[in-house]
Amino acid sequence: MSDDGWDTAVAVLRVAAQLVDGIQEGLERRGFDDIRPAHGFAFVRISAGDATTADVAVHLGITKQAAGQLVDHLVTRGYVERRPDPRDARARLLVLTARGWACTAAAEEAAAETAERWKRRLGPSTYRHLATALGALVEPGRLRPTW
Amino acid sequence: MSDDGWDTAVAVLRVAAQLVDGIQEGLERRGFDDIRPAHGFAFVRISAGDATTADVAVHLGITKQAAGQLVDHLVTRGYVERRPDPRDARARLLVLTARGWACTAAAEEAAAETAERWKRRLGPSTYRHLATALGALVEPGRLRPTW
DNA sequence: CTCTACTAGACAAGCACCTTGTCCATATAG
DNA sequence: CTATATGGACAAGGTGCTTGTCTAGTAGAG
Repeated sequence: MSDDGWDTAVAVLRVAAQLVDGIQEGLERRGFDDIRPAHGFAFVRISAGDATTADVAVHLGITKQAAGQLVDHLVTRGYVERRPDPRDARARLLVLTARGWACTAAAEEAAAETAERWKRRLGPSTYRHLATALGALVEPGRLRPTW
Repeated sequence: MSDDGWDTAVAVLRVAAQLVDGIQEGLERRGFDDIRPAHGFAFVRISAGDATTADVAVHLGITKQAAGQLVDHLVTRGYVERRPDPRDARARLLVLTARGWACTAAAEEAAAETAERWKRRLGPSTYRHLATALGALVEPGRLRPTW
């Protein structure tokens, strides 16, 4: 195994693809067929609380106009509500609706299913090492690459 | 550390984002500023030999029309040449030009740089475990998720 | 309080990339 | 020879992002 990094790089991409596709498939299976991965990343920020559209834009690494459209979509489909921000009359606070929380939970379940597959394949010990190593590599940065 | 899989899932995505952005940045630094990740995935298939546009389409999980446009782009920019297929008068064999090979090499270098960062951060032993575990998870499937 | 600089977010136009639908030339099975 | 399948081109359309511009509201300096 002459690892110059390329094999590992390809493996990272394939594993990430497995995860994204797994979550997507799991969401569809649970009835959420109008949600894309980018929406999920937006949920992460919105569920953290105190989120404006501009915050979502930064979190996703896109322009605030694009984030506005994305949030529009989520509002239209009933996942998110816009509320006035008591501390800033320009801003609108974004909060998840019940459907939004249900979708978040479904995404976490689907992610857990994929992780469970990995654990079964690797064994608990190796899986834990993998999880730890990956955790150590996480840096503040984009969650979503420019694909 | 109560890992229900979600933290690990997020870590996988962040690490993959690091890699994709790292390759992209490394390519730009080396003068290849008209190449997107999808082009790199096409290079993988084309450099494997005996590639038609339809093969590239399957490999990327897109329609052959889209693959045709993508290949057009690469031909226009001088990365790829179309040659007649001696075994099929309809098909055109795709081959990398010198510039195409140079770009492939640059991408591998950039990926290796990112992997090197990981190795420095984790230490050689943990890194090797990570690489092995990831390698064990690779399945035949999409290299590129529906993002 | 006022002036200035900044920020949230909406509106508009445009571009990149992908899709579906259609067509032709060639290949291949019967 | 006929019927079906495939490689690839052409055309039209859609989605998601971009840049550019605007208004309304915030916030710091004086």
